[in-house]
Amino acid sequence: MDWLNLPPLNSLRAFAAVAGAGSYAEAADHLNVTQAAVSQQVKALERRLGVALVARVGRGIELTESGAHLARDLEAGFDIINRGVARINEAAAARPVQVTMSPAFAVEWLMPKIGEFQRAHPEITLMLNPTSHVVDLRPGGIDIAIRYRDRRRVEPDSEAFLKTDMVVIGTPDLAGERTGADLASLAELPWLQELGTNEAADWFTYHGIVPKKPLQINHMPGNLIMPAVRRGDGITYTARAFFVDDLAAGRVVELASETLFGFYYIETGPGEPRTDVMTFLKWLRTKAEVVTKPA
Amino acid sequence: MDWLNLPPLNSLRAFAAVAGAGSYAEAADHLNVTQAAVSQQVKALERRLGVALVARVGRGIELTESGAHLARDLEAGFDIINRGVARINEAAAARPVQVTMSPAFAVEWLMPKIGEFQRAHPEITLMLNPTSHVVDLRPGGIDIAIRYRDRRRVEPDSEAFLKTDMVVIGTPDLAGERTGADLASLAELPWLQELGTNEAADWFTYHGIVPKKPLQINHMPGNLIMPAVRRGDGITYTARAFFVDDLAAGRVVELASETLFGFYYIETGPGEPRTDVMTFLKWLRTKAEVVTKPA
DNA sequence: ATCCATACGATAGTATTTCTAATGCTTCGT
DNA sequence: ACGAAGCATTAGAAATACTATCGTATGGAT
Repeated sequence: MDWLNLPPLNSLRAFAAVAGAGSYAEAADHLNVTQAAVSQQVKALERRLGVALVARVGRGIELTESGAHLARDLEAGFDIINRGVARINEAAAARPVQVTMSPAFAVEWLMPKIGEFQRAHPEITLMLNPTSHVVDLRPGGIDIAIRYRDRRRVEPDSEAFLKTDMVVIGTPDLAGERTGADLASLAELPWLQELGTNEAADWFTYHGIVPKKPLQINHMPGNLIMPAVRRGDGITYTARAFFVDDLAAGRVVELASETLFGFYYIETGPGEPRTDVMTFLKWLRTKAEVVTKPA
Repeated sequence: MDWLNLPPLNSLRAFAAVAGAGSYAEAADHLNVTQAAVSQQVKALERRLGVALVARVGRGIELTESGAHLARDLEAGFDIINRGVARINEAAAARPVQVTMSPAFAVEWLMPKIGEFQRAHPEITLMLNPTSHVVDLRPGGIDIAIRYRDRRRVEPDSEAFLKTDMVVIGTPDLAGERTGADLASLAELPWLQELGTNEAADWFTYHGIVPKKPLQINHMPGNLIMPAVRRGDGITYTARAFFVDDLAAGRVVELASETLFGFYYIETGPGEPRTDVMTFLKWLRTKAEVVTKPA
């Protein structure tokens, strides 16, 4: 615990690089800096130690005796440190790519497409974390979050990769002939809504409708809602993107629609993402789409 | 040689300190920085590695598994580096204090006083390098140079520790009754002068005297001049400080004098001098004096 | 011998990194 | 519930490192 008063570590590294390379110019190359920078670092180290480490000999350089000794120790030390860091990196590289998103998005949009990615990159393990919680993106934890925002709250510099109408849908059985513009009448139908959220009420409020009777809302875990809607258990408010096929086949009907109201975009943790994460991101972006009512 | 792409070394050190101390606050103490600085460094490292190293546990922290492993390696690595640096430092500390100065100054001024310093600091080895060459002050080489400047060339911010008249002196035998103002007549006496210099001629030039006959100059190594002057072999141009006693005793007489013309000052190499060097400098400054003609 | 290519040295200005100060948040003990 | 202890976050200041440029010394080629 007395290595706390070491000379500036960068100058030690610079000197070690010089010792290894045999010349300032080459060392500078390896360190991705200019020769002048290395020269200064070594000078600073010599000053700090009060000992000459490098001597000019003709056109090149040579280590002094002290310099040679120090270089040996530095090389050994940095090598050990490097091994430690390398181990961490290997472990990190093998770690699965962890993605969080809402349950609905996972089941209705991502899962149907994910097979393609896994076929293309069998070496990458994906771990999906479908939850409506907003999870922190920390190092060693979740790598990517796919977040929803409606267009009222879109942040100017965030690039959405899925823009979609938001719709209220239900089976034709349940909806009857309500497909028209009478939004208020939707308050009479049973709603399905994710536990702990309040989408239905918000939706009415947004449209300036005050239901005459209390809404009839069935709360359930997010992953159960979509099947329940298809079964005709109720109606819900969701992204058109999740029901394109069902709508086309007439299995569900659209009771209301807000054009390009929903934005899904990608958030990554701080810093440069790992290679695997980048690969997944790239793939994800190729799947970007805009979903709105067919002509 | 692949430890060149290590993460920022300072953040590695910060993390290692945290691992060793068990808390950010204490680590910060040891590193002589604020807790915030350490926190930032560790965060940066986690970001860089893409791995969580430290976890908050209640009010304190705990290392993750990765963190613990890395900490072990870092400690080992830094320890080796530290040992290397420590060896250099020990060697440097034991190195003698090396001082360069002119031969005349060494023999006439410093040597008579040096015993006192060595009695006071027997643990410090002094190495004097009396030469009229201007030696470079590099780390690992000369620590201190005592340089002469005449008052025409004194640098404004350099602090002289010895200011002295410059005089032309010789034995009474040799000089006869020439003590007066007739400087031109000094050209008839034999001069003693350091090899490779041109003091005598310069002196006449400075005083605007053009000798009628060529000067009679005897070149010799610097250390031999003063004894030769005392022996009556010739006259020379030198600092009054070197002959205060001889003048007082009448063993030599002053043939000409320039009041406070000579300045000796100290020059040290770049950077903070070593402890031993500082000790010597301090002592040297206590010997500072101004030497001029007694009233 | 002179010129040229190579490599290090010095320095001023700029860019980057690191640190501090101030403040906020969470947890735990009383 | 309150206050103390300890980590997190931020903007701005300070310190450090780097680049660009020029200068100097050396050794080989014409």
